[in-house]
Amino acid sequence: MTGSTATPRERYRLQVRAEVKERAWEQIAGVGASALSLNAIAKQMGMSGPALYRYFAGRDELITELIKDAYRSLADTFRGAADLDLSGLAQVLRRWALEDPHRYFLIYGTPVPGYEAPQDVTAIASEIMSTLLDACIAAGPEEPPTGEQAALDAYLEGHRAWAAGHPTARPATLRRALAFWSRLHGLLSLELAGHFAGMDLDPELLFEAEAGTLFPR
Amino acid sequence: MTGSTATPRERYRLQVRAEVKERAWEQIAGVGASALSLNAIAKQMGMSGPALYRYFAGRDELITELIKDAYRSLADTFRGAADLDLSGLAQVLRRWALEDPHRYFLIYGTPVPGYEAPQDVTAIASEIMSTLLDACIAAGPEEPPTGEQAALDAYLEGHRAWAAGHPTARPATLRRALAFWSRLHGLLSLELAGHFAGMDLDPELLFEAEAGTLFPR
DNA sequence: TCGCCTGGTTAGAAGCTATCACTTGCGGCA
DNA sequence: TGCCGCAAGTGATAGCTTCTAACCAGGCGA
Repeated sequence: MTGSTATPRERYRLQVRAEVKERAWEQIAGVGASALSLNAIAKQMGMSGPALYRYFAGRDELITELIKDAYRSLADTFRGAADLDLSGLAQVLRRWALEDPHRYFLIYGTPVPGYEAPQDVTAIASEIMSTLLDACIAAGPEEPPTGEQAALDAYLEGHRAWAAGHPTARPATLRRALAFWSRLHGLLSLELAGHFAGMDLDPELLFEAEAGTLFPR
Repeated sequence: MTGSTATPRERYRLQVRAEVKERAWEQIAGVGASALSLNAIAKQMGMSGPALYRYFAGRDELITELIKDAYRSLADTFRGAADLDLSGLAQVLRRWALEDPHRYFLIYGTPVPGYEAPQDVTAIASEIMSTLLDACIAAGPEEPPTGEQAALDAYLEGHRAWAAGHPTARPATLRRALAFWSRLHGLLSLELAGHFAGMDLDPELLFEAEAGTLFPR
């Protein structure tokens, strides 16, 4: 099954890297990404501090890797739900977010100071957007644009590089994808950060209602 | 003008606390809140490390204070724009966010691990929501709810404790306020985190178009 | 079999938060 | 006015962090 064209050394190396990331995810789930400690991971794996620097250049590279994995996970989850409609995709998105809030915030939360998204990540991000666009195209006719929406549609006609994989999509479809993305992100972000907690509001109902505005029923 | 019922000692104390927070904001603007350093602030103020512990119990208390100030700033900004309509309020919100993105993320970004919002903060948050509700009431008639929105309205009829200051507001008005909040937060959060950066999209146009869906023109 | 290279170790530098013990000097009171 | 107490600032220290440097052992290929 495994290609195993690699030397035993390389296979071991990959395995250790994977275990480090696994422990990192556990720790992130517990204390959050900002308090992630290489030392603690090393100790947990039964080796001492600086050994990890054989596998990761430093904390930043590890976090960058985790961010990439998080994007990869979301992209795969979306791909796996590509046969669902927009409503289903929305539910899949929310479930994925609730499954591990810290993972969500790693992508969509406060940007980390020095971090700059590498090429890999932007590629995966556009893959996610591509899946979303597929669903938006399949979702049927959009309602006629009103006011500023028409202006935005005209603008999107000329700024659609981010949807390069869907050259025939109507501007209203692009607009719907952007609305899906930004509106649901707004709700999820508020929910996961606990801003609905003290308000006695059911986030799921808000989410359902908001998702309902995005596609014809 | 100043009450100055306080002793000189207390006035000095307050002044130092204020300067510490000022330096903290400068540092946050530079390196972000997670990398904020008490030591660096102390050195910048010409005194040495542990002196700051006379004024703040620790890093957490300082950050809590900064979060409260950020909320206070947003609430005041909103109060000062209470005579504007929803469209104006949206623009004020965006300007406030762009003015200091780190301040925005301190409120709406990734929650800090151990932090639990004190009573003060929830009070200020509901003051912000109150101003928003005023504007929503003044914004005129809502469009008829569709599908899940009607269900949400029915739910909101029974869960309106968060809008206790506006007992006569229609559920559709509450729903509009929630949409204003969550949708604009979604866009702002994505913009400030740089997710539109590589997409060649003008965040302002997206924001205008999204705001335009929130109130009759 | 020999040698290199990988992966582990300990030691240490620089930085952080936070506590403790100590001194100094301002402020309020007699 | 003079004196005393308490607040404020100091250095030392513990314990944590990331990360570098130097060193050692063992497996893998020539």
